[in-house]
Amino acid sequence: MSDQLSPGRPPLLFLTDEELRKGIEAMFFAYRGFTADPDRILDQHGYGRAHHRALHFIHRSPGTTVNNLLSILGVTKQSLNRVLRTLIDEGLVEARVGTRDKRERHLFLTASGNVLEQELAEAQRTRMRAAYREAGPEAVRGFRTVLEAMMDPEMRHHFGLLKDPES
Amino acid sequence: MSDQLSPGRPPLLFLTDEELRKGIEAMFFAYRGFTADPDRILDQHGYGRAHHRALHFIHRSPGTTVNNLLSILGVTKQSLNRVLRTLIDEGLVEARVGTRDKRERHLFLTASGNVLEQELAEAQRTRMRAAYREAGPEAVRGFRTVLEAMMDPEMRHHFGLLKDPES
DNA sequence: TTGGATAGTCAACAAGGCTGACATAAAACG
DNA sequence: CGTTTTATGTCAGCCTTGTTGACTATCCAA
Repeated sequence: MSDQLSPGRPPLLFLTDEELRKGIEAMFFAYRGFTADPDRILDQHGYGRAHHRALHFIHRSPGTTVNNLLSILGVTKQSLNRVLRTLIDEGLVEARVGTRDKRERHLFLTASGNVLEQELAEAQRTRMRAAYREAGPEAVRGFRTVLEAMMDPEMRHHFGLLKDPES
Repeated sequence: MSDQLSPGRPPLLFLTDEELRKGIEAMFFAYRGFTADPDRILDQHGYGRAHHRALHFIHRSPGTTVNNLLSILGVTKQSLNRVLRTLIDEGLVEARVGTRDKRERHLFLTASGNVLEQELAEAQRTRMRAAYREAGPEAVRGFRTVLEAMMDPEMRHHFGLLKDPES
């Protein structure tokens, strides 16, 4: 469909449809590995991936608002609310009414929320660490570079640059 | 939890928890981008990601059996069957009863199945191509190296080495 | 030839997406 | 001050795609 061989210029063999197909499948299989370990832990606790995502980003940005989380996760408020509700009801997350703007809820992990988040994060880090170590620092730089180029621009904005808690 | 600074040896700064966290979030955001374009197309046709995966791997290995597809996709046969059923009923996939073993169904894309598969694949390749081009060949090598190291060993086996059709 | 393994199908349930409608409270604005 | 907008929550209902369990058809080996 779109292989290109530009005469005179470098052949760009890494852009052939076949190479792209391998990249696509690599993403698919790797993502499965990436989520496999947390999935097992979540299952034991009766949670799902959606809970993991919420715990992760609340841990990363304590005090973040529901709206902020929504735009990071890219789901509807109804969908997030269901997950957040169980996490709050079961005491893993605390939602404090904003002091400046009382419409907002600022989200924090409780002690037990932190325990689970750490368990999940450490499982995921362990796999990532093994992969990084095996691949080496140069490959890791390339990995990050390609991933960032693959994000939607809006997500690239969220990446590494999150809104902070209540001032 | 596990940052390491080994005195005398290189500092391994790419293995700090903070670097690992960035890698984890990069995977999350990039995977969203990776699936965004096909998702839009699938939506127009009334299909989901599961249909895309089936079309992709049947395209890649024409004549593959349901069982083979099962082990690649890592879902239950009941889950795959539902998706396969709609694709067969709507004429995108053909299932031929095996000649040697009549229990087996060998799967092929029909003409219209091929059309949709190509549309999906081209959309995904376009994003991947842009990311590859932006990142450059060396980064792409690193990307692939880390992804392969992140897969479960069994998936690494499926990757680049698929079973063939009915001999 | 029969019993166990293998391939696939059907039914029913659960998680977690989605839309739409609606409620409330607070902020912002004219 | 009154109106509008914003932030959040909730109810109801739908869809996709995962799951388990039960079942049928076929093959193969004892």
